[in-house]
Amino acid sequence: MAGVDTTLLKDLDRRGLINQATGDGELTQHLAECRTLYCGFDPTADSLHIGSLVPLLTLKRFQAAGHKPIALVGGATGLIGDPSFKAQERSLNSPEVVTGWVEKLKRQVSQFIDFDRGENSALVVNNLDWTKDLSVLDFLRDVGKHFSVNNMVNKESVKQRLQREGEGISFTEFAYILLQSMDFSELYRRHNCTLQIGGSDQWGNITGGVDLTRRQHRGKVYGMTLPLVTKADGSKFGKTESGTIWLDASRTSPYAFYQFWLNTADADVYKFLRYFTFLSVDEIEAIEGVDRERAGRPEAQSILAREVTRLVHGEEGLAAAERISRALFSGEIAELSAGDLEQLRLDGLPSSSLPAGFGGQSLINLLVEAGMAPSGKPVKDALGRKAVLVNGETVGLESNAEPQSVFAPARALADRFFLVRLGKKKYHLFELAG
RNA sequence: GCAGGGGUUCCCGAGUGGCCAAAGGGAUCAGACUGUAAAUCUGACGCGCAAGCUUCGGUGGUUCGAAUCCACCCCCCUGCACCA
Repeated sequence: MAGVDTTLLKDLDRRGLINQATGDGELTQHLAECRTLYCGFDPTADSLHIGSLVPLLTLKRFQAAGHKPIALVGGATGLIGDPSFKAQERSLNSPEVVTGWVEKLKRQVSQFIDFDRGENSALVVNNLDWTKDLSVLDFLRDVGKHFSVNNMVNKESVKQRLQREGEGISFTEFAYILLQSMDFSELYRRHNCTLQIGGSDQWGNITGGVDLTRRQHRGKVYGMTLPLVTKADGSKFGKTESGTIWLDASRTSPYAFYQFWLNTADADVYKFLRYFTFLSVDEIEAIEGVDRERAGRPEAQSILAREVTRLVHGEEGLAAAERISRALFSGEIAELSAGDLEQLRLDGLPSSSLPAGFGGQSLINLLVEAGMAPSGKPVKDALGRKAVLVNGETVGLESNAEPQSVFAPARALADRFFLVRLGKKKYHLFELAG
């Protein structure tokens, strides 16, 4: 077997990836040999978003260091809803829907870990397997008995819900921690899994599992949490104007994904390189040093975008994202060939065809319908400020009523394409029908 | 069930009869400046190109006029009671 890399924890620490850990430093020693660890992902949608990337990549880091990772998809916990640090009770999703999401997440999660690695091959499990046939009475007697409500009430993760005026918590969500704790205990029993990792909001759930495993099996297991990803300006990580950044290419195109990382603030980018890439800390520090010497634009963002896009969408996804970015932001729009434009569309640049009778609609309307803006107001504003470009030429508010002349075949690229830019970064490719 | 508090535009949160499409802050979008940054400044921010139209938990009412008053209903929170 391959040896275990004993410097793993040290590296994680240098990356700032260790938020909290149980066991007073015993973990280093524990990880001196090949161990099994797990991290859970609850199906709250049909795809994970980049918030899950840190734990996912950390599983990968453990595997690379010689440990055996288990990705748990929460078919059971997803039916309940984790209350941890949530301000409001969540509405329940139907079992059919959750089942569908579980399947998708299993596949998605599998991209990141290696299933053919001998002793430390990865595993994907579903906690519904050991909960679906469990009777309430068995659950209450075997699991519930080990939990003190007094203790649970004091958890920071539910305090808000317990104390805050205007919100409450149902028994269902309150009991969530029992299910997750059971997972750890069960994985210990089945696979000798001795470490659980998760986001910092999972600390309460993880220690719950550590305690339960000890009480049920007298097993000594460990927990570790990863930091919550924060941005220096205080805004929420992982959101843009167009919403969440998903890992699924059909929800967030590789191009949009790449652009997201490219737009990382200077104040965050080196931290993100540590969190989200497999570049060594030394390499990252070197990049930081070079950027500091340089006047103007740093290199770090493009390295980050390239590395993370490759991890999530592969070489092809990265190539597509870079191709589009280069074409759009180089300013050489007029030089794009029909083939280039066709490629951009295949690469995931938002596009649509102009309906036959588009002349009857206002330009504002056409752009809104294409999804470039949620309503006409911002488009009108942009038109008024000369912030709308069609094939590189400014279009003003006076053209609003004459979409035919704006989208006249004579002005099309390659006879049928119109590349519309709204503001600095939003692009849409229109194609004349027929 | 009883008592008290509350449900306002994406979020927080003002507004208790006309001056309200509704203060203020946040988020977001656009412009200037830049590096497809940050900070700052400017504009927008229910829908509509516009005239205008539709909103303040729901339904009905009072009124020339209601987010604001009344009635009933729904939902949330807190306490008490019931279950014991």
